[in-house]
Amino acid sequence: MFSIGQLSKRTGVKIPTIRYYEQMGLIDEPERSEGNQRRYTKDGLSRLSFIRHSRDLGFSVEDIRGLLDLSQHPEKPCSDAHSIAAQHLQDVQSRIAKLRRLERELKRITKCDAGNVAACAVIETLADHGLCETEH
Amino acid sequence: MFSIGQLSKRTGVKIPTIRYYEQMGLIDEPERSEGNQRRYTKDGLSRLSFIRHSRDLGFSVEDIRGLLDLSQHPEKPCSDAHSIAAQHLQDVQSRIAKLRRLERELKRITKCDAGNVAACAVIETLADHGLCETEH
DNA sequence: TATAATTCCTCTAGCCACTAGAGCTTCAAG
DNA sequence: CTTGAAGCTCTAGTGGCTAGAGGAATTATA
Repeated sequence: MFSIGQLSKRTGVKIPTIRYYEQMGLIDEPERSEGNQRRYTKDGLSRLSFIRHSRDLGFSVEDIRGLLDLSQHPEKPCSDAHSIAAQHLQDVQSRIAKLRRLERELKRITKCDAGNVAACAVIETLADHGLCETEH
Repeated sequence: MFSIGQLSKRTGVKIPTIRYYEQMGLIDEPERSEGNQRRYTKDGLSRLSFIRHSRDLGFSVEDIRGLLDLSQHPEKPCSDAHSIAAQHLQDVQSRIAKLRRLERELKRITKCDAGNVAACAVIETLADHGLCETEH
């Protein structure tokens, strides 16, 4: 049996976040001590680790809900899990693409070495979209 | 003089967002019509365009506050604007780096073509961080 | 000019995934 | 038995909007 603090240390999930996940229904309400403190089992630990790892990989809480549900039903088709992950991969890739466009534009405008704001490319570019090289 | 709707169309900023910016102090409170509706000038238009463009480039509202302030003081050193933009560029780059790590991991795990969840690499990997190739 | 359609107003609440803090209770070590 | 750490619940705040209610003003059409 682990206290919430021990669970937190073992999984790297902060205590208020654990309680938040419980509220959101991602983890079951654990048993309580006589004094009403949460007491977790190994099952609770591995479920929370799963969640932690999924969050690290950027899955949303809703996605995780689905993935957890799948993990409880080993006979279901793998394609369900696959499509959640593939969709997420697409999201990540489109975010990367967008950020790379930003990066290019920011690199360009930060090259400016004017003396004061009056001639500064940063300010000028922001004031006038027409000065941009690419769309964003 | 523009109504808020006209301003919205010309800048591409949604109406509630314009009112939100006003509340946040990014744009001045405009004059009002007799019937209490907002009436904007060309100055209001260009200030909002500046904000829109800065948001498109991913600057935070706080950054924009600083950039707007600089743009009103053309005699200030360009380096102030430069450092806001350079810091933002760094943020963007580190976000890209992080997303690329995610992308690699997600690509790897979505390659799985098992039949059911019991053998699915997606679920397996989420349950056990040890199966990951890289840190994240 | 009357009416209908559209736009605008303020205010409150919701989104995501937490995080912080107040004020209190319980637990574990010495 | 005391003390200090750790736990409890509850509320509110973060960023950057977005949605909706309920009403007033403006504009377009008949």
